[in-house]
Amino acid sequence: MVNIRVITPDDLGYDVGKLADVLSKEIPARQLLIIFCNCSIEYQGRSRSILPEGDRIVIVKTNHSVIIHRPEGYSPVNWQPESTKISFHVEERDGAKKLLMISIRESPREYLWIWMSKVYSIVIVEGMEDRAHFSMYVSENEVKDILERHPEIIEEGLEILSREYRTRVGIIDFIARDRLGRLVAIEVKDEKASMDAAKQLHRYVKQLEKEAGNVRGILVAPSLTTKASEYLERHGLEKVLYDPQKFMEIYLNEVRKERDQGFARKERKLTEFFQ
Amino acid sequence: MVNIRVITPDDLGYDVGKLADVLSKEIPARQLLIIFCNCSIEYQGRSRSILPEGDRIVIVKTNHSVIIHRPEGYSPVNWQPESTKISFHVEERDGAKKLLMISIRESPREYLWIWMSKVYSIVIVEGMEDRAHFSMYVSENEVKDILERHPEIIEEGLEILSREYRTRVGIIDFIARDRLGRLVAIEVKDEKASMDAAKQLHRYVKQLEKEAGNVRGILVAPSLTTKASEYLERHGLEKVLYDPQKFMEIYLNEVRKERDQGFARKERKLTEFFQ
DNA sequence: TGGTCTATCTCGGCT
DNA sequence: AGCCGAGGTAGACCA
Ligand SMILES: [Mg+2]
Ligand SMILES: [Mg+2]
Repeated sequence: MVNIRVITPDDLGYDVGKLADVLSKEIPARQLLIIFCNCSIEYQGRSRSILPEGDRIVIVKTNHSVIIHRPEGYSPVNWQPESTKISFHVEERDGAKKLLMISIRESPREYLWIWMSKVYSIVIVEGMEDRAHFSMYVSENEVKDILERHPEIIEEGLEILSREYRTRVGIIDFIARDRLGRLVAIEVKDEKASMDAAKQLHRYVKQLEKEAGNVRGILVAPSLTTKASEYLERHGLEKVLYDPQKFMEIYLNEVRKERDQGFARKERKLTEFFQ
Repeated sequence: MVNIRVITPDDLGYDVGKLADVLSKEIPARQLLIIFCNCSIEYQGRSRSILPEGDRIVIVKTNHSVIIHRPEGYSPVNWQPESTKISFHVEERDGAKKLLMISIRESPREYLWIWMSKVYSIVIVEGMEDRAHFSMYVSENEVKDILERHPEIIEEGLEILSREYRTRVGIIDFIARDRLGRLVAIEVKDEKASMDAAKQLHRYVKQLEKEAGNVRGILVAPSLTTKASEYLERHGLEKVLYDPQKFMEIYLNEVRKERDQGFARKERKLTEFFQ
């Protein structure tokens, strides 16, 4: 569960050393860190930049990338895409004790120095969980909605018998029958299909063949890795490629429109191929 | 002064409607907003993306740009560079009341929908101030440090008499004497010089000429706008261009190194040209 | 690791 | 509002 801790400098008696200690402890824990502060910044690496004092927000993400935002603008004013080393120090500068955060990145070797003259607040976010799959243009479910309405995209004369059919070896995206009456297992992906997808399809085909003679297998995806493509060929499996951008248009202009208008999804019954 | 307010849902009795109200109020105030939440996101515009539920951080900056971060990775998963319209709503979705944030951008027309199923915390940052000037490669002060050591970069035989000389019309970056004994006013910029810079230099020259006969004026900058260049020409003023990247190298390899080694800056006395 | 190409690139400058 | 070029582009893909 997400737990958010807010630390203000008066919690620590405005002691810069204590602040550095608290922050240093969070670094190995790989928690997300947000520091609201007044700071000056210097960056040096592929280029160099200098930014005198101002109010900023420093974000340290769990992979130790660093993002510094000024109040205005969309882009961060300074950043570090993935720094291996982050450290906090107390340093005298311009006659005042400052909290110095250093972020060093290898390859290319780049340095980021943040001298904080005032720390307004620190937010530590623990336990964030985000395993969701990000889809561009269309999600796998949306692709399935399209294919259910337009099985001819996969192959002329194809009839969908079942969607998301549960078996002991996993959920088969579609079971269909081709125009020659043969059973077809279909695995759908919303991104480049890897070996995993090809093996998954193979598993489904073998499972169905236990009960229903010869079964075809089709992998539907925007593209395939070379290995996946070779695997399919080797095992007599097939592939159908689609253009995600075109699918997006079909989804927005047709499938979603109809669903929003209360169009009932045609329920298809699974003809019992296996008792 | 920076004031940070932290609101947790139990402050509002977990009332989604109240949350929407509180957030809606902050939008016209153009304050920086950070929402820690579990949400699903859809984006549609130049492209389209779909992201199911997960823990994320939604940042609304003062210019109403929107940045959404997952715990991992450097780049935001979804964003809106500068949205004109941000609104909060309560919407039923998947059988639950959700806080829906919509961000709409014109030109190109783009939409961002954030359905928040849980709001862990909201941080409102008021009164951030950041007027600092961001410099690439070298700051104006660093350029001055270099020129003070190497006046020959501007012109052979030039002798610096004064740095940051205060007058009634402003601070003159350098006053120098050329090899023919003429007085020179020098204005330094760390970025493309505009009309403002050209007029500034002209003002200084006219001011000095009140007391010391004919005075030259030189604008030192990486580049100039066409208008600035024409203005200089029209008023008999001069320009010297420099390569910021080369200046950066000089600064790092020489000027800063010497300063860090406790090299005392040579104090130059201003020969009294004007009583 | 290095080179090349893409991107909801963003951003600034100019027409 | 569109077009063009630069960027600490970052990130993905490929050799
Ligand atoms: Mg699938
Ligand atoms: Mg100046």
